[in-house]
Amino acid sequence: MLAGISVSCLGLPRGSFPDAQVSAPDLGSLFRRQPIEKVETGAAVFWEGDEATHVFEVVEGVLRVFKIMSDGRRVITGFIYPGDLLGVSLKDHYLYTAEAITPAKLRRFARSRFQDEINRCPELRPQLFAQFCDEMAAAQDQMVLLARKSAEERVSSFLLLIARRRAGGRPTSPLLAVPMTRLDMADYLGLTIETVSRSMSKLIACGVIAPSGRSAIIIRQLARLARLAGEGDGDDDEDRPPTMTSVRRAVWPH
Amino acid sequence: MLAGISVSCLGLPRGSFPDAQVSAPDLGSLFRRQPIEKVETGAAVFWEGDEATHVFEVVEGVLRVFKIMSDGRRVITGFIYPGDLLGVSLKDHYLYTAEAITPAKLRRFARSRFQDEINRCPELRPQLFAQFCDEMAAAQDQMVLLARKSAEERVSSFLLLIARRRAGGRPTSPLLAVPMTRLDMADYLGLTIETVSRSMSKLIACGVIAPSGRSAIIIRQLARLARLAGEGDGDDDEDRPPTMTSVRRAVWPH
DNA sequence: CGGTCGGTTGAAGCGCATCAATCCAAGTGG
DNA sequence: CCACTTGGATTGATGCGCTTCAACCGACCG
Repeated sequence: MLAGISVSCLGLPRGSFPDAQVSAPDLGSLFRRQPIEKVETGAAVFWEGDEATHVFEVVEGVLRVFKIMSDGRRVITGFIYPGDLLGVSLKDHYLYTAEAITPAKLRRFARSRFQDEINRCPELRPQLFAQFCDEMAAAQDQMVLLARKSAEERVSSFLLLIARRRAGGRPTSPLLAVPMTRLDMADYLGLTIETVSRSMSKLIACGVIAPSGRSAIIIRQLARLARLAGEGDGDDDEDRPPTMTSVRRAVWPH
Repeated sequence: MLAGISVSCLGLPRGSFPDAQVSAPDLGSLFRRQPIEKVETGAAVFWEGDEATHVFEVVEGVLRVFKIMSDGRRVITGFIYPGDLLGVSLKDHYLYTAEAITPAKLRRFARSRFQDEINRCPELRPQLFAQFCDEMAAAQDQMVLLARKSAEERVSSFLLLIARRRAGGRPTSPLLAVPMTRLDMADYLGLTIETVSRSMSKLIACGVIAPSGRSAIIIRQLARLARLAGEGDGDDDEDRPPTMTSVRRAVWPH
């Protein structure tokens, strides 16, 4: 049994609090002096079972993180966006494989040095804790999705998730990049590509979304999408900033 | 959107490392001076959305931790055993409801005090991190189960999980207490009670397990159960201590 | 231009959900 | 003590949602 943990936050960009003083040391700044490494589409950053030697920060691009059962069944446990950390763990082997689904740029940090920094700087720890908690909350939402949601609810939930994760999460343009293939979506949602495709077609047919080029969509009816996603008691109120009620507050009150 | 995180370890009893010096402060010892509170079967310790005021340590009994969708669908995200922590989070509201499924005993600790202790004692932090990582690893295994395993694989995986979690995880008696109802199992495994029941009947029929009283079973063929659970490349070798290859080592090498 | 890859769409089948009847053990009250 | 109730579990019959299998399409590329 192998080990390794990613700390991918839910999409709230670190280092950009409304009240951030520029020089406050944050997790991102740890990496700032590291050289940027490029990873091309489809290439792996590390494999499940590899010795966990480094922690990574994603600077650009999107990665998938997945586990594979012995008979080949694949489960994508998450997608990693710019600003997220990858490979943070106390275990000595990575728990999963990480592959780029777009050309990506990363910074690398030796695990031991990363841990030293965390131990040295008390103000970094709350941020790390916060990311763990966000990641755990996301994992639990995913369990709800996988255990009880229908195919259409899953696809709707997924579109909402990546829409809200879009850097900054602000309610800008309804144009949404969807860099992952149907197979990626299927393996993330516990479905087949055909079912994902059919669900997308249905969402398009009823006007909730519209295709825009090969790997982007336009969300035409956000509130309706949220209702289709199984987010109950959603009084229909178009374009309320997506759950800005719980923006990420104090972060472990120190 | 609500928040709250449990840190339930995978069943490795804290405070009992092979090389533990008795007085080393560990997470469990924090609670040792707190009075024990009893919770009767079915009673909740806290509800999803409650203000997260306390952290709990389970001393005795088993709890379920779950989320409910707006239309009533329930998903149990985990079961909490003695030695596990409950309610650890940086968020200010609990992410889920916690209910006793057997008579239980808990110790309570104010969240702010808990955080103070964590910040004060550097040797507690690695333990907390380790629990987060174990919890995250368990969540990922659960995602694999929910996304890709068949009903029979799910039930087999579940039995293996609680068998391995049994305090100490040592390969003692094959008698396994199953304190949860079929409904609990179903809501944990993303199935219905009927399907759980049928899968159990099938496991009994083919001799892998045997019923023992109303809420316990005997595991007759552990290796075969593991194979049925979808744990690939399992060469059949009865009663190897269950995955003792990765027992939980150094815990954040400091 | 054929070849490949990702996506869409249709038809058929299967695994699990649903509906329903029955059973069993453990109360509970007359 | 025994009828009656109640909650959990089992088992069967039926139906549906998703998978599976298969054909086809469009974009991209050597």
